[in-house]
Amino acid sequence: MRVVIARCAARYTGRLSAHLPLATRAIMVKADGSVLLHSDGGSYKPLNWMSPPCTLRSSSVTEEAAERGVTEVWVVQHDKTDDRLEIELHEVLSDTEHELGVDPGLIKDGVEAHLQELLAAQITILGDGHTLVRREYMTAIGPVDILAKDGGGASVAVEIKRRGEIDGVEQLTRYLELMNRDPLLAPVQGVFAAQEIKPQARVLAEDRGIRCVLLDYEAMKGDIDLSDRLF
Amino acid sequence: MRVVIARCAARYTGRLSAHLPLATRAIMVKADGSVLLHSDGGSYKPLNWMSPPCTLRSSSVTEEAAERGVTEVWVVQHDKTDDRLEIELHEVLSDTEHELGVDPGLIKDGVEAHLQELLAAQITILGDGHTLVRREYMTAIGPVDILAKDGGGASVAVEIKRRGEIDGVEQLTRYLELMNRDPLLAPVQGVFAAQEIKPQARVLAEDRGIRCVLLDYEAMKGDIDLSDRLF
DNA sequence: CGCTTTATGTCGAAC
DNA sequence: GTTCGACGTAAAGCG
Repeated sequence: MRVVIARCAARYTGRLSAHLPLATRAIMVKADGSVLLHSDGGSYKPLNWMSPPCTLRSSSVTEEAAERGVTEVWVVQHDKTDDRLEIELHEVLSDTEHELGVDPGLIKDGVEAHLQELLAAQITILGDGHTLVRREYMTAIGPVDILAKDGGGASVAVEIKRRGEIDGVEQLTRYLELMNRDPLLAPVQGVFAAQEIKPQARVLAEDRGIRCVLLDYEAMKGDIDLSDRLF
Repeated sequence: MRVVIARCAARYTGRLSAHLPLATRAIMVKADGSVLLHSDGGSYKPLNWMSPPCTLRSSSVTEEAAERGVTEVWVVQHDKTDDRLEIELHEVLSDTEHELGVDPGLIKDGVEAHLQELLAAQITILGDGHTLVRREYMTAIGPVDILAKDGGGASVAVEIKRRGEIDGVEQLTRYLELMNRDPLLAPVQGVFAAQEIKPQARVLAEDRGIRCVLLDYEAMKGDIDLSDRLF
């Protein structure tokens, strides 16, 4: 990875045309040739960039550009599309390069999938007598996270989120509406299960007769680890 | 902006829990306190990050951590949520800081809105005798980019894209279907206008009786500049 | 300030 | 390879 701190201007053409006026920025050139132009604020999104696969070439500085103070021109051309990023370097304040090697990448621990797995394995969290029918129960509009039956044999549809917000309740509502039209399933009780449920989401869910269940991820994981150890 | 190249591991908790195993990475600390952890590949998105407003604190290294080779621990805590990023530094290979100043930011030239503006101002690009009815003509399912009338007074609905692909044709098709049910508008002719039209999109559009018009952005802009100069 | 729509979205998984 | 939906979506526009 090469990191250049420089006064620079840039121009991008591709899905849109845009330009960056002259200012001091951090330019990151990754091993795969991709380029990121960062300012000293804002979000994780660069001001301008080129995604791989792409090729960086140093282009000649025209006389006109040299007069404007340009010392170097980089052209980053995407290999498959006509996206192109041109960077005019006016003054390089720092230019360093480091060997980083391959990154093992981010490992997500608490995703919905894992919560689903844990809840499926401990379905009685929903209440005594509950039994799992199946995970990812398919409906015409998508899969319901968990389909279960309560102690009395009635269907229970569970929507799982890490953070329970209104859109999760809406999603479950759509599933319930559809499933309750199926005489083999109806009546279907809705359960909104999450590690954290926003007050607005809770109000909406309960207003619609959907039960809210808070999931304790650490406790659930601990129980599984414990049962693993017992077997 | 501070750029640190270091062997490090990280852990994020917030909307999800995730961790990064030990590896060499580039750590960017921006003036507003936000932190980006970049690997030497992938896209502009960091492996892990903390968005502003947030605060970076150096935390004490526990004895246990020191034994694992940790020399420094950074805790980046979001100021408004419970999002938190912890970075364990094992070996700092480089640590530099530069004053970048405020960035003027990216200026976009060729967005769809601008194309719409230009086409509205030069509506005869669609053909002699065409007149503009209005931009952003509202329908029940959303706004049509441009509604015009042709030389014979028949309605023309225009969908504008920078790059014309199939989903744009689908979008226009939905509008046309709806508008053709309105006796005050029908019959409505569809025009798919874009700087670039993908072959598949062109075939689909023409199969549905939708006319394709290529827009020359530079020429359109030039004409406006020219007319500006004349007035 | 909260809500909606857009994005050079990116990313991963199913088909 | 393409399409689809989720995302720590983020960011801009608007009432």
